[in-house]
Parts: sequence; structure tokens; C-alpha cells
Amino acid sequence: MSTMREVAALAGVSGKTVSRVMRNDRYVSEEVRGRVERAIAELRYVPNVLARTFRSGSDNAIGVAVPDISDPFFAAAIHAVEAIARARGSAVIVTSLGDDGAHERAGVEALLGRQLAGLVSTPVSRDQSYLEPWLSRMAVVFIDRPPTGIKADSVIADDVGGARNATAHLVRHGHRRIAFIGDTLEIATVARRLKGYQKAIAEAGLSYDPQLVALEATQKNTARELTLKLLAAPDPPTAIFSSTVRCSIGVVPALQSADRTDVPLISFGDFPLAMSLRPAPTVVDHDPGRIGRVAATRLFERLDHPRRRLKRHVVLPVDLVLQAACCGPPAATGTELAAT
Amino acid sequence: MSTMREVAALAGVSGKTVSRVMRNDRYVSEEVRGRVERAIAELRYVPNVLARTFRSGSDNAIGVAVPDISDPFFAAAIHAVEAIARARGSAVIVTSLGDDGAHERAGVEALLGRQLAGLVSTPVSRDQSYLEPWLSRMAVVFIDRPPTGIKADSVIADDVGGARNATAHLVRHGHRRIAFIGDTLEIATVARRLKGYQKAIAEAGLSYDPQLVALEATQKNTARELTLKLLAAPDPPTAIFSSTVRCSIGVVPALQSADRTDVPLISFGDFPLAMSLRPAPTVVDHDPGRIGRVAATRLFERLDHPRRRLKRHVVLPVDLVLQAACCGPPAATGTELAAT
DNA sequence: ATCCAACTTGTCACCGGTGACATAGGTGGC
DNA sequence: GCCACCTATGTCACCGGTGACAAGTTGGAT
Repeated sequence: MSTMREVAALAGVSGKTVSRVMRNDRYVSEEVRGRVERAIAELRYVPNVLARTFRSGSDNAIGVAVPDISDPFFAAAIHAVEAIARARGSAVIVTSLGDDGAHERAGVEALLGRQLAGLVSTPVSRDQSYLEPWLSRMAVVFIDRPPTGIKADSVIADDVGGARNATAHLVRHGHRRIAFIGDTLEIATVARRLKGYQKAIAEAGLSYDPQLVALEATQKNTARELTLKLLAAPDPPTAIFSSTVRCSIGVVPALQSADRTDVPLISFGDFPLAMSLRPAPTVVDHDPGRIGRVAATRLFERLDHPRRRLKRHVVLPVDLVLQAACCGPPAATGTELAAT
Repeated sequence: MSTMREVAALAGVSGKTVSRVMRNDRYVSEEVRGRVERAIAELRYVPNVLARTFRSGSDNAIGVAVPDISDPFFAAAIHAVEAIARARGSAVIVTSLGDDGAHERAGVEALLGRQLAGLVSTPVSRDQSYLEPWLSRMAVVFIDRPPTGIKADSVIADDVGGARNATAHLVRHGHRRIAFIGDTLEIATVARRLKGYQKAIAEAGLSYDPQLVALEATQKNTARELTLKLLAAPDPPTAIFSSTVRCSIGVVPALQSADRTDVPLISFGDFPLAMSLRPAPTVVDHDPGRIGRVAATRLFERLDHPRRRLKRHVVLPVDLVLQAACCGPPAATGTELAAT
């Protein structure tokens, strides 16, 4: 509303002095400070952040670009980033990019045009090289998926290892036919989790059966249908590895409606009340809050110490959270069960 | 990176002409447009949004301020707002305010200082009158809770009606002692839901027992403990009404660990896989996506037609999503069950 | 040939806060 | 008494894109 010069006029000082009061400059007499503060209160002056950051050339806000804010994983990650940013007085500007990569560049550049100090982003397209010219002006940290075509920090979960452990866990419990359900290989995390799954299968000396891999479960209902289809196949799986929470949310009701709760489920990604389901799925917990915290910490570290040398890629370990149903004595061998 | 004047120099035109090309002005010859576009591509010019919006006085971005981004309810609402904003080419700047009201003003003013075109906010403090001077410059729509001390649009769910219906539903099934679990009455929605609960109790001719009302369940564990305490009381409830999802997430495991899954639960607020729990809680579905959509639509309507007269307060109806467990024959009367 | 209208491009001030620098009173040391 | 130095305040240009306005060009109608 009112500008700094209006405040200055009311307080009988120059604009610069108001600026000094706002920035808590040492060189302001108590008397003047009082007058200015009264004028600020009276006019309800709120500084124009745009003007300030425009002058100084860079906004101290940071941008966050993720596929979908309402995905609990990203929501939690953003929350963590925001908490750290707030502690530093940085605003956070969030944007959803969608999942198909088409809007990534436009969405991210809309953020960049605001002269942000930093960016936390999840790559959704196959090429982030368009960020190259920005790297000299700002810090960029990728989360959840590694970037392509550009050198920048990334903080991701150990998708391969997590999926491998999860699958191996099922193998240890006697399962020989384990299904893999995933959104789409376009999403790098899903591709990496499939790799981990394949690794475990190979390590167990099992043969890899593509029939057991169901992809393109990008919507809740698709995951549900794919699950039912898998179960109805001639040689059905005896356990399911769901590569994302989004899939798991479709798989669980499918197992229930098919009355096949005997088929254990491992979900890559924890979700609220997972442990209250009966049977409770085992989950691979890749703590989104932690990913967000690590990413934000790294971002500010880059901003504070532009030349410090740091390992670019951080891979956070994931926990396999076992559930009672999964931890009992190894299940009857898969093939037997499948025969029923 | 590069500025408009640099592009202009490279293309051999004036800055203004570059501006015209950027804004798709009619009055640019094809030949010049080509030259400028080539220069833009070569320099990878991305306009400085700050400069533009600073000059024009108002950013076409809108701000969203909610208690907690990672709360699925708000995450979904933001997602809806963002989708509508993106369709209009507006950026969305999100900020979490926390739940205690102390940072509301500072958090919101940090947004406002960016000269936003509009604001979607959830009141967390008891007074929003500080927004008064901004109303002439921007549109404000409150969601989830009505504002205090200021006249502005609001989009909220029918908390009273929803809670009343939910409670009445339990009464119809024979329950006489129904517990109410809530975060805190500081949160307006919780207070309104308690009101609805009390209404239903009164309408059923039951006496209101404060012992059955457990508040301050602001953390998951508190809700859990309060549930256990309620169940262990001398005259325990036979059904529970949980006023928020955050509470429900504590109540469900509490009921399970106390082996009292015979006690039906109604949760105000749906959550993923609620229907996959056994027993499945009945939920009051106050569609956050819808609230977000309605709020965003209203916001842009205000921006487009500042003088159009609209009803200020929108109260969206809520659905009671019944679950099998709740829909069977009315339960044995509460008192009998309680005696066991 | 003349004139008006539409088109094409350019000039310049301006948005509001702040950095660089100037100015002016005051204090203390020698 | 003079200079050095700190304190307190002011002046002014500048960040980069754009609105207001000017000026030059073209083409068709009169």
C-alpha cells in the first residue's frame, strides 16, 4: 500500500533512513527510530519485497518444483524444505510440474524468472540441460530422481537397494513368483526399483518372468485392475512388490476384494496407517522429510559457501519396516500356494 | 542471466521491441521478430519477472497460506488451487503458517510484500483484521475456517452439519455414549464440529457428558493415549467421533492395540485406504479438492470482476461415507456393550 | 498530389528500495 | 586548536521491463 517515501514524509526523514530502520541499521538515533516506527505502524507500511529483491538482483526465496504437491511423499518433502527455509527467512515458491515432463521447462523457468536464490526440483522430463545457464546464478538440488544432462546436486533414496532388499525379503520367505507393480518406467525411481527387483530375482537364482511385471499403473484404478489381472493369471504371483505408494493404494483394496489377503505386499513408500491394515504390508520407508531436509540443507550450504567442494550425489539409505504378517515363519512355498 | 537490453543489442533493435516480441505485440514486423527470437534463443534469455511485476505494481501470482502443507487435506486443496492458477498462468506461492497463530501475520505479510494479486489463506490466529488495508489491492479467499475481524470471502465445509449427521448416525445405531476426540478448540473447525456433535447429542435427548470429550490431541500420540484413556474409563464410550484425520490416525491404532475394534469410529475427513481398514471407519468426506477449486475460482472471479456482488461465505456440504461395519443392523445398545 | 490511418520502431521516465557516496555534528587525542 | 574518526542523516543513481508518447514509414483513399 504505502511506500517507504510516504513513511519518510510522515516521519519527517528521508527514505533512506526508513530503509535503515527497516534493516536495523546501527546508525539511527533512538529518537528518529521511534518516529519512523510510529509512522510505519500508522501507515501499516509493509515493504515491497519486489522492489528490494529487484534492486539487489536476487530474491532470497527458493523455488520447489515437484510432480504433484498433493502426493504425500512430495508434500512431506516440501514441508521439510519449507521448515528449513523459514528458519533462514527464505520464502518458498512451490510449483507442480505434472508427471509427463512436457511442462517441466516452462514451469521451472517461470520460477527462475523470479531470480530465486535456489531451486529444489524433481526431474520429470528426460533432460535438465536447460538449467545449465542458471547454475552460475543459483544453487540447484534435485530430489527423488537424479538429473540428466546437467551436473548438479541430487538427494535420492536408495531405490535399487531398497527394492532389492524388499524382494529378497520375500524370497527368503519362500516366495518364488513375486509380482512387480509400477507406475511407468518413465519415472526414474520406478525404473531403479525395477532394477533392484530384478537384481534380487537374479541373485536368488530365480528366472525373471516379464509376466509378473505390471506397469503403467499411473492411476489408482489401473493399479487395482492390474493386481486383479495378475492374480487371475494362470501362474499367479504369491507376493507383490508395489513400487510406489500410489500403486499400493490400488493394490491393497484389490487384494481385499479378491479375498487374497494371503498374498503379502511390500510397498516402496510408507503411508499413514499402513501398519493398521490387516494384513499390514511391509513398507520400504524412504523418509521424505529426511530427503527434504538434506536437500534444503545442501542448498543453503551451496548458497553460503559457493566454492566448498561437496559430494554431488547423496543416496539416502532406506529402511525395510517389517510387519508381523511378514515376519512369521516363512510362508509355504509360492508355487504351492499358487496352485490353490 | 542476460537482460532484455542485451538481447536488443544482439538483434540490433531497441529494448522496447524485444519487449514487444515477448508480449506478442501486433506491431512487430516478421523480419524483426525473427531476429529478436533468434537472439533470445541464442542468449537463452528468460525475462526477469521481478522487474516486470515491479513496474506494473502487482504480481500475477497468488499466495496460499495454510497451517501445514504436508497435511493431506491442505495438500489436496493447494493442488486444486494450483491447477486452476496454472491454467491462468498465475504462479502460486505457498507458505505454512503452523497451527498456533503466532506466525500468521508475519507469514502472510511476507507473502503480501510480494504484491500478489490474490491470497488463499486458512486463518490460524484469532484475528485477520491486519489484512484490512490489503483488501483494496488484492482478492482474499479464506478456506477451511471463517476469518475474524475482516470481511472477505470464505469457503468452508459444513462442519456443524457434518458432525451432527455423523453423531446422529451413531445414535441411530444404538450408541448412547459417543466420544468426541479433537485437536484443540483453538482450531475453528474443531470447535464447529464439537458444536455439531453437541447438537446431535441434544437432539437425541442424550445428556452431554464432558468426560466423553477429549481435546488437545494435537499430536498423533496424544490422540492415541486419549483414546486408550477413554476406553479405560469407568463408563467408557461405545463409539468414537474423531474430529480430524490427524486424530483418526491416532485413534485407529489405539482401538487395535486395545483390541476394541468393536467400537465404531467416524472420522471427520477421509483419508487414503480408510475403506481398507478392518473395521473400516465411516468418514465425513469434506472434499479438499473441491474446497480448493471453489476458492480459486472465486478468487479469480474477484480479480476479473472486482465489482460483481457475490455471496461472501460458501459452505460446502459434506458426505457421510458409510462403511459396511456401520451399516449393518443397529449395534447392541451402547450401555450393554459398555458393561462388558 | 495530399492527407489520414494504420503500422513499425524508438525514447525516456518510472516503479520503490538500496548501495555508493557525500555531508555534517560530535568526541577525543595530541 | 586541529585533525582523525565515529555517528547520524541525506542525495542520487540504479536494478530491468514497460507505459506514455513521439516519430518515421507505408499505403490507400480523396
